[in-house]
Amino acid sequence: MEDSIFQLVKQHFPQLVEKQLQEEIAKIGKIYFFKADETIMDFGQYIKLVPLLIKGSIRVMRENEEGKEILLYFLKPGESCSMSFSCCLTYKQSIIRTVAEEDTTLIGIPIQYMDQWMGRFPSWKNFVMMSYDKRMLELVNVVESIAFHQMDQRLWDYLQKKSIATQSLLLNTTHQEIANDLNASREAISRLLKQLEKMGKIKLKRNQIRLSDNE
DNA sequence: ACATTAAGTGATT
DNA sequence: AATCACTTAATGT
Repeated sequence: MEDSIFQLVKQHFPQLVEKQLQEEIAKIGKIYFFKADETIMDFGQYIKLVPLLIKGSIRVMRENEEGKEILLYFLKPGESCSMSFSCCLTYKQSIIRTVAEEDTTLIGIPIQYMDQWMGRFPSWKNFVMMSYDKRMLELVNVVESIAFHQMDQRLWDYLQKKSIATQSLLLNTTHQEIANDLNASREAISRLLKQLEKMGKIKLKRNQIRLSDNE
């Protein structure tokens, strides 16, 4: 078990170079499996683990006062959750919900190790900083997208992101789900999807959207 | 065959 | 672009 975690870390997180760090992750970390659509972390929960994603993908979302959710971004293998870093520094409750997009595997590290590892392992510190940086950029893009882009662009972005996150050109989803993620109405999504289909960018079936392989 | 759920349409604001 | 009020199509029992 320890051995396999050790291998997984080397494989998916090659930037964590210190041998000792790899060993500690293998010793301390535990592997967790989540089924598709399983909630990993919900609003208000206290974060006790930092996840290192090995397989699958995770959707990170935010809920507003009326209970409407909006998708912020996807997490993919080789990534971690920046929100968990900040939450564990301050011991705050989670302000986001994370749900497994598909069957997902991750290594969970108890948060009490974050601090000491930051000091002891430069590559860990770097990893955390890089994660922050990446997510910050991502979120700026999300804000821009919501503030300035029209729905058709947001929808196209969404399809691309989802395709990348799931490593597949075939998306199993409904128009309603997409509408929820983008905080739009189902009818609007249906209409825009059909435009995209007319342009030859996608192919629609019930519960399925197939992206064309060309750009 | 029937019921349920996803998707399409047109009108209204 | 949202909402409503349908209609039509696909699928499960």
